[in-house]
Amino acid sequence: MASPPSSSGPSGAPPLKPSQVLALWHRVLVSALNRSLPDLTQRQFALFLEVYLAPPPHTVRGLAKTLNMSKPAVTRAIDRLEKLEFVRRKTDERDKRSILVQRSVKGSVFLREFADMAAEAARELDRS
Amino acid sequence: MASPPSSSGPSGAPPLKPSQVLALWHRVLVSALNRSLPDLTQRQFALFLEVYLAPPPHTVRGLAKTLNMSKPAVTRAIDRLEKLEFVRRKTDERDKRSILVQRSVKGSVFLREFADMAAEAARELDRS
DNA sequence: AGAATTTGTTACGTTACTGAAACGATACCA
DNA sequence: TGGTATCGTTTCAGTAACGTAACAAATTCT
Repeated sequence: MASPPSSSGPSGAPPLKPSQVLALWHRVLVSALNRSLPDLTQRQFALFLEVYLAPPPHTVRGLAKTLNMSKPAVTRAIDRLEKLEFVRRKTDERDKRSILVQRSVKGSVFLREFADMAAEAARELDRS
Repeated sequence: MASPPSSSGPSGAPPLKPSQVLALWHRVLVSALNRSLPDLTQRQFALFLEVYLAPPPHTVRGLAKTLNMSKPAVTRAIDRLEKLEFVRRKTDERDKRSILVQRSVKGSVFLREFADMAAEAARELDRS
């Protein structure tokens, strides 16, 4: 039998070619700039996504290690995201030295917004 | 006839679901941080991709409009990319007020590097 | 109990990005 | 040929990011 477009894994999505990922990245970045979303730095955005897409708990130290950032950098990124109300700080009751970075309503809205925009960009890409 | 995994456009890639694009974005950002590539700002990277993926010519004014940036911001982004030797400035001989932002060897290498990394992230994503 | 470790934050100095406005240089127009 | 428009850059002042080092607070070890 003829093989489908490409071997497709459990996600149902076939591997994207490098050039396709590039085009997608390009479209999303430009689209984000034009919508003038709150412009987060790469690190801030990576941290944001880590909090929302990776399983909790998320501590400063853990985030610093995962994202290869210094602890102060993580603290300040959280400061910024907290000002935007995209995440919340909660002290860990079982070890009051640690804080748990948690999701928030506003952050979820922003995430959805970005996801839809990115998916739309991917769709346009598919059409071209 | 039965449809393939999803309707697939000319690119051969089916539309990605929002959650898939998010996961991809997440992986690529984290991966980029850990490889400590030259960390460009979102705007710098968007400009870089615009130069490499959109058809020339690329002028400061044109980039500013497309990317919704101020002209000084574009100038400085080009400064940074030029220092990295990722792009070159060339004055337009037909209108010496304009400069043409052009691709370079080092930039192409960096682009390829990023593309491969992103594609690899997409592949891992597919496997999970 | 006291010492040592670990947590996140703050202080410090440096670097880099930002937009508005002013600028020289080139092109166009009357 | 002078006036005007447009190009990219620079200047300016303000803001934000960075890493190192020092820090208080909480926990653990002895």
